Amino acid sequence: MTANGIVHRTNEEGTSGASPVPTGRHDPEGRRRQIVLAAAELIPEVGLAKLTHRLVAQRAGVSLGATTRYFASLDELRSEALRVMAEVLEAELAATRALLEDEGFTPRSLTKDLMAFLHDRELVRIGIELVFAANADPVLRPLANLWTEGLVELLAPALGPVAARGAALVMDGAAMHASINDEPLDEALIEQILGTLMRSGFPDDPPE
Amino acid sequence: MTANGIVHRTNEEGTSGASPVPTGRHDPEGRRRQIVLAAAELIPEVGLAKLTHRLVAQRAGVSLGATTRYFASLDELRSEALRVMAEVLEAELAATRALLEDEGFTPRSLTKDLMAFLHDRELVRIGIELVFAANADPVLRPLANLWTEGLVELLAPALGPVAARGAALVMDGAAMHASINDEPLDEALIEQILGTLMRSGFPDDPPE
DNA sequence: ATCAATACGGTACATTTGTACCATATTAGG
DNA sequence: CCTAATATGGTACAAATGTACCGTATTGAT
Repeated sequence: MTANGIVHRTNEEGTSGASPVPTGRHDPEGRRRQIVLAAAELIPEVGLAKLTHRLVAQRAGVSLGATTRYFASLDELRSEALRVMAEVLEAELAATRALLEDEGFTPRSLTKDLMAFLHDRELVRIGIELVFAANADPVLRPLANLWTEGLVELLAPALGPVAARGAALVMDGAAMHASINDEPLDEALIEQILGTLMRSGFPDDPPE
Repeated sequence: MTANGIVHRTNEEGTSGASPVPTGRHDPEGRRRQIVLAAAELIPEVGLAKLTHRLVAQRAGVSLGATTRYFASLDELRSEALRVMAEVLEAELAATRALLEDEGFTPRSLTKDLMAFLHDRELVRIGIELVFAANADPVLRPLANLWTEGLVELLAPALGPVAARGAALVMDGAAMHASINDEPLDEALIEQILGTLMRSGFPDDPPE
């Protein structure tokens, strides 16, 4: 579910449409964004370690110089790309919220949503690469924490803080597993685990 | 608990004692191992991306040439270092097994052991870096899976497959969290979560 | 239409890094 | 004690990469 993939733009002169700059040339803002999007698309593919100016330039369809003028350093370009990636996860989180509010906070609905997430290689890689980045640079920790903490906040009102954290941890673990295995964990298995956590009545868990 | 830290050797001429080669020179086997250990010590510190021949040579107290002669490529050196790191985790797993068999498979004992793990920055980093490596190179996937799968195998006989997998996922998630936060999650919280999973009687879970 | 301002593309350079090499030091055997 | 074999350490080189620069093309204003 949820059409993702950062952006999916053509390689030639992306900004088409009714923008103030028609041809695509001389559009600093759009060009900068174009480069960031290329980087955000590339990181889940090749990993943070192999992200270079030249690779980004090639993917974005711009010259090497363009990738250096708009960003003080490669670190800055990386950071902005990671921010875009985090936004993708936040959008996914919003979709999850909508689905749960529609279908209810049941093990079935949560599992179904998680499985869709786990089957999307790019989304899983986005989450993992964010954790990598946060390990290499503590400044990026908030970005990496967005997904998990957002999940806890989403689930806590319905499940209570303990079950919410437990479910979030399980989902994180399942994502990590999916990132280093060809197939995600079995759906029925995950549903049983999440079901156990969600149905538990913790002493300090608010009933609703 | 468990004195870890890869090896903790001095920088000057590590191999002391009653080995066949007293001074430390002309000892290819020991020298090779010395280099691998330095790399295994370095990876959790600086991350896989910043591991270079020169950095390893400096830490091991050997020349640059030594790091290239004993390993066909940097990849090979990295792989062997990762294998050592995986062995450290396996040793930790064995310690966990011993503790659980002694104290029983209770939420309390499992949580206590997990908290000790989470408070050990190096151990946590080892686990995370192994996952990084497996993401970059599928050949290394088995190494990264050792910890989680070993945990499942350890817990399954006592808890059944579902609870075992659930607990392992929670522990993985907690490790990921610890790697990008100053403090691990609250101990009481984790114990409640693990307790819920461990006390659940799943329909298909063997009673013992 | 002309021109100043600015974005652009390609090149160049310094640094880092993986890898190969060679002279020297050290060891073991005769 | 002498010598051949081998380990060692420092150097050298090629490729990759981050970054700076410069001439050119494009744009909007006059």
